[in-house]
Amino acid sequence: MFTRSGLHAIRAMTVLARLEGGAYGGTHHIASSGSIPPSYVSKVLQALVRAGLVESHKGPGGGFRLARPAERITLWETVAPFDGLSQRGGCVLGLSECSEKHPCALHDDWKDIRGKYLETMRRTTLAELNASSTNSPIRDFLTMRVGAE
Amino acid sequence: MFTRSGLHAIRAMTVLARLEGGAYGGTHHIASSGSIPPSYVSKVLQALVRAGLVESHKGPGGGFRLARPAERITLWETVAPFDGLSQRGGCVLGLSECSEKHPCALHDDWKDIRGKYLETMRRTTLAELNASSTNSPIRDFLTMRVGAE
DNA sequence: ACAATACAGGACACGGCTATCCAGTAATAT
DNA sequence: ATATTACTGGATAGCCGTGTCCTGTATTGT
Repeated sequence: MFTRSGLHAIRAMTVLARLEGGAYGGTHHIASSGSIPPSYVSKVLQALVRAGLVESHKGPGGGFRLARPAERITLWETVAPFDGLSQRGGCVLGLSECSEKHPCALHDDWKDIRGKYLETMRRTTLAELNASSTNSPIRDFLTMRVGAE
Repeated sequence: MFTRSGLHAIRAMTVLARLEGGAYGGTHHIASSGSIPPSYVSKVLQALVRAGLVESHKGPGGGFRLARPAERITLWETVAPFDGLSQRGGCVLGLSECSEKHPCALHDDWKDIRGKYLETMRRTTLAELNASSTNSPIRDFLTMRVGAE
């Protein structure tokens, strides 16, 4: 459902969410803690900076940190810069003419499915992702390669 | 949500579903009636043949026809050969360790969303897609280019 | 047999996502 | 000032999905 970059972004953001006191995390730390390809992590973070979710700082002691508290950053915002395709609305069947008054055969079913998806994405915050207990899979997720899926 | 090939497959199958008396439809007819790139339609149909949903016949008067009545072919089966990625199960976050006993933070929400999606895909048949009234968008869908989306 | 029809399938081009690598630039500490 | 640290951004390569084109092969009708 998510692109690889989207998953990388979630991992990177949860890593940053665990930093305390406005400290910056460098690309090396984010890559290893989040199991993101080291030479790709900067691309992901640059996109998150452009999206206004992350602040960057150059020089020694610099790196990246969340632009807002983890409680106020949603999953939706995190994957938005990467999942442009799957996130845009419109008819499931690609019908430009499909609307409430002119519904396609799947319109109502899809409206329901998409609504639930959006609701979950917009409700879940980075803080909630990190709140899982130490032994839960979400903890493993943070230190797992994406490849397996 | 669907890949382009998946949409092409739905279009092609609804065209075939409108043929009567076990007649074969050729690639030219399917391409123009379904607004599928003429030189790509054979690829889509070959995949549907391999999936056992469509029968092919060579020579004059040959072409393609549904292997089963349209009432017994689901949307799920139709897009399955093309949407391998989005259709596979597993954790949304790519967690191999995620399970009922070890749920990730999104496990229950995702189970709900995916369940609704699967239910719709497995319930809706080609016959239902074609059953829409003449003026409904689903009619336009059959003669519309995919590009716009 | 022969010619025409029409699917089967391989070769190839193109674009986007993923990923790698390297030069440039800003900030820190000495 | 200078060297070091570390983000910024461009160039590049591989893969996959999409799409085009061409040859081969099976079927039909004469």
